[in-house]
Amino acid sequence: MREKKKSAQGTRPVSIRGIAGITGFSTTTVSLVLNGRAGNFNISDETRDLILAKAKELNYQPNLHARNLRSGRSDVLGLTVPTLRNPFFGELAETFEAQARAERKLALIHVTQYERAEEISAIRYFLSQQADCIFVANPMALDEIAALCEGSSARQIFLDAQAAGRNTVSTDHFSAALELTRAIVASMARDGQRGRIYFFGGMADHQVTRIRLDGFKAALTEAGLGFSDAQVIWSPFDAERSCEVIRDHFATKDDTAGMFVNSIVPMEGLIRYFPENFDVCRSVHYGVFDSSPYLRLLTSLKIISVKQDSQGIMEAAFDLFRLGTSHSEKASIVVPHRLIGANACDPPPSPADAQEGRYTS
Amino acid sequence: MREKKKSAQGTRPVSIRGIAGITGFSTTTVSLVLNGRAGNFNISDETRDLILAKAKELNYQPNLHARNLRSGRSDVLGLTVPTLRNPFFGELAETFEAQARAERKLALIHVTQYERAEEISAIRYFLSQQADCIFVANPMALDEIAALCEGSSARQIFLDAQAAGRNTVSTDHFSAALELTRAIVASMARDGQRGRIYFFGGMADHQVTRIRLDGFKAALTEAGLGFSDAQVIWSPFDAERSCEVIRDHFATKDDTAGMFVNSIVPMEGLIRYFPENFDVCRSVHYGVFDSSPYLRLLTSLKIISVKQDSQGIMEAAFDLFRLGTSHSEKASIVVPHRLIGANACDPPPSPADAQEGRYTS
DNA sequence: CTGAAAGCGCTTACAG
DNA sequence: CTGAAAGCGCTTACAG
Repeated sequence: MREKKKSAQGTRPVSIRGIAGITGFSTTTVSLVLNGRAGNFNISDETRDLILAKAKELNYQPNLHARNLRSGRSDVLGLTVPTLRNPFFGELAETFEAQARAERKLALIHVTQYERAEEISAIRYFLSQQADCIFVANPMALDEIAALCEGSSARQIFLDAQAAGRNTVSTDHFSAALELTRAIVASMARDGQRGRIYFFGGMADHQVTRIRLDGFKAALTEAGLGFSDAQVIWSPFDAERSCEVIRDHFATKDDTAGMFVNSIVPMEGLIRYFPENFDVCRSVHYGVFDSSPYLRLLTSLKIISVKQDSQGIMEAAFDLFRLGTSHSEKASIVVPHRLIGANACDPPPSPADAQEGRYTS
Repeated sequence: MREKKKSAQGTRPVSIRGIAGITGFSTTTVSLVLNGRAGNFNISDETRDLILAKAKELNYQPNLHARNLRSGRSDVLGLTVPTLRNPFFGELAETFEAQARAERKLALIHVTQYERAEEISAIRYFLSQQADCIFVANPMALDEIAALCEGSSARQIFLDAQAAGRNTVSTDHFSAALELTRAIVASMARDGQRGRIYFFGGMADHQVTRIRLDGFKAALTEAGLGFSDAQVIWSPFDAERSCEVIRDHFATKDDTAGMFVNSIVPMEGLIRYFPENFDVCRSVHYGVFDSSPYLRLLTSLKIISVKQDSQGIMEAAFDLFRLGTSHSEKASIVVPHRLIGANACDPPPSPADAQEGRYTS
């Protein structure tokens, strides 16, 4: 057995060849052993243990670049999220990470700040990494992404998005928005409240915002309330900006009786605004499309919220991924949401809920 | 110019060799052009444009595994965070991502759930990826990590941690805890309140918890209040568990006048508990080591909180990283925190604050 | 101005 | 039971 000098600080870490040199075996044998495939090749236990011991001693870490280059696979899964400062996406990212780890895959997470350009460049990154599968949460540039992935072997799964002919896993945004708006209307009716219901937050080119807006309109129409474009208060997903936008709104309109708040971000804008105009704000009936534990602390306000099951969505996406390679038709998975009444403790889901009918295809 | 068949769906994506074959140039020329180094090598504009056009047409993406294998570098930066369901770490991760992108590096984020084993395996991953630098936020296994990185060229920067002889970027946990405790004491004094101050949340083997506990003790001693171990209510960082722990606490102790809440997570446990015992809970003076916008909504409670500057911490860490390769002595950067009084709007930092004296070394 | 060739660390038929 | 060798896609001296 030839002994090589131990690599000094800053040198390249020990490789399979290095271990082969030190132990006197071939790189083949070392590779087989290190991949736990010694048994399949009748390599003696003695050889195996010797190699394993040396690898451990030298703190061997396989070079994934080499491995992936050789194998053409990468074990990389990519996720884009618009932001991480938000419980929905935070949970989504955490679940992604946990699921990827369970699959022994490497999780890459990119934050896009709701920017199309960032989203595209994240996808390019993932493709460069030969990602097995790309998960896109709340996509801005859905069709462009699909086009980019053409010709590569990377699969795509869109989360929190609905689009025909694509793999999607999502809350049913239309139904949820419909139910939420109905609940606002009902809440106003109980109070005998009259006035307009506004839709607050989001951009016109934001995929799910459009769907939610459709649900909103449908509920208004159903209730005989009518709808005009003036009821939509656009605002980028940024608490600061949302606060300014809503300040403008209340400065110029005095007919606000209900408000469909399109995500927790504009809600945070509202929360910043509340102290400036509390009496008016507290008279409004809110429906928030998104939820957060702290909403229940707002005991002086009438709030209904939609709780999307971010964990369920990501888990369903991984089911789709695992199923994946075999059949190629596209699936649209809908994950149930929950409506949470303000100031009420939201009941924990029953075990039955969690087991059966978690989602439908 | 020989024409090759276009690769069919599912084939490996086009490579430099592919483009070389199609255009008739050598792989050298193609590589040089694609890396924007054509100018340095007097490659004709005509050649360059032709290659560029073809690459674009074929949607060429460089295979990063091959590039990194060859160059021995990886342009990968790794970050471990204990969780992402928390504004502090969410912001930290977002800033990490943005900074990494600005450096044209690939950001890898691993969530460790406050588990030592997860932390270690994340570090191994990063080493396998030949990461340029490993950022560890709120480390559990600080020394083990340092040992693992021995002999590799990966640098390490610990965030939200304090340890001699290591690169650290952190709030001054001792001082912040001291100030927070003083503020609790002062708040109690203003109310003429008597009784014990408890320290709630965290595990004994959690690095910064120990430091904060030292600050807590120092403030109590300074105020002549004394300290015993019975004043520490340990609890893992989990809202559910924290809620149970605090329920136990209030069931057995009736001398709680103040409470040092060690992170927003136990605070969430408390929030869940409040409705069960509101009268007692509202009499307590809280100091939360961590902050969240919604704390100001708890208008019926006395809360002071410490706002750590997660963005500033990450930016300082990147300053350290950029400085990095040249000099090898370790730096301990302290990033200022702010104390936020409950129910008061925290003032936006003045532009001056943001410019000068952002952190000290 | 451009090309032939070596080699990064790994895996995997293939050959004994 | 084990080894020699090819090749993944890229970059980079080196040679014209």
